[in-house]
Amino acid sequence: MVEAATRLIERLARVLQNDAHKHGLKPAQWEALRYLAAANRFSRSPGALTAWLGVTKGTVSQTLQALERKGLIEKRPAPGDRRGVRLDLTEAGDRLLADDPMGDLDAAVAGLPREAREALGASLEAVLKAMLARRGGRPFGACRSCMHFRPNHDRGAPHLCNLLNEPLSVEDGERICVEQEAAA
Amino acid sequence: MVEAATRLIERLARVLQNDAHKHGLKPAQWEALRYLAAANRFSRSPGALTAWLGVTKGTVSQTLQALERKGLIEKRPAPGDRRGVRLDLTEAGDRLLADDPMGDLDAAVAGLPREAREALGASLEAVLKAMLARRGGRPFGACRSCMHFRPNHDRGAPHLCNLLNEPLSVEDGERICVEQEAAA
DNA sequence: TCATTTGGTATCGAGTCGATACTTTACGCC
DNA sequence: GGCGTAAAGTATCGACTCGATACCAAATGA
Repeated sequence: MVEAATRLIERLARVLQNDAHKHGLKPAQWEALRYLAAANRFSRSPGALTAWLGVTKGTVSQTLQALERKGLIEKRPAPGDRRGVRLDLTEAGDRLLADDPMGDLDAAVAGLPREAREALGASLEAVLKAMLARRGGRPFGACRSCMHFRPNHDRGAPHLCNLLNEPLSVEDGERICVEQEAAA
Repeated sequence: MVEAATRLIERLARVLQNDAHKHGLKPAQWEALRYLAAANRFSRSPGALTAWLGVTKGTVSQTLQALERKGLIEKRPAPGDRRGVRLDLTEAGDRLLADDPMGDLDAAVAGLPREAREALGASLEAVLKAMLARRGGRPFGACRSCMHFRPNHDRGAPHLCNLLNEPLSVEDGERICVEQEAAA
């Protein structure tokens, strides 16, 4: 037999994918847009997006071309590596995200009582971690919760990334990072 | 700000979709296969699958053609309606389902403590119900929990469907039904 | 009986996705 | 410095999804 929760997750995933056709975008395009809005500057690259989505880089390249054609993102050379590309949302991309179809899910989740919401988060985190471990995917947590994060570093910038040796703003600390490695 | 659980569901959905490329099938094909394995005989039609997946009937028609080409399902005329098609898994389809990539999710869910698992199910059910209500999707519950379900009817068959006036086996009662309408 | 609804299929265009091949740049090691 | 290899992206192919539209045949019903 199959766990009831398993079936529910499966069905919910399908419903979500159906909703993700708003405004003429595809599910994968919405996911890319959301990622770019939430990732820090070291992680707004095709490569990082590839790892986040878990698809091949060829696929990501095409999705990014589609988003660029629609004027929702911009590509520019990455500072410090002439092979790389730095991705940024345009104004239009930012505006479109206000109508993210995922907002409906968020509203539904917000409708749960507080303890249920917290328990849901904890259980989902455990399940996701197990799934990622099984396949060797990166966790992609917030910069702030990373072992390379040095808070209150106080040398011109609030914080510091000890891996890349880069200054971090307070806002940076909240963003998603490809390099994130859970603190001990 | 966005609920933590919302981000987790979003990510989990993506991971699941990535896993669903096993054995050369596509995510949609696995979903169709699973549905056909779990649906009762009144619900194993292209139309019911269309409602379940929430896509257009043209899309479903193509997915079913792909599954038929691969020898995983069979189409036969529906009894009682010469327009309709009755879908059934073949032996090969049944065997393939034993290696359902969704099994990994189920294992992860099964790894949770019992209360967490139950709380997870309850919360997800509430969220899913809210999402379906917003868009007018069918609930698709188990036959047994339907307002048309008449248990222990004892006229040659264990139970009865009062809507279609059809006898139901014990096993039928556990299966998914398109017509399901939650009991009062 | 005849219009309408219902169950499915056919076809088109845009996009996803894995696979493979390719280009350019970076990097490690003598 | 030079060379081989790794890494970041792009290009292209084929199978498939998906919405949209058009279509056909059987059921329904006024």
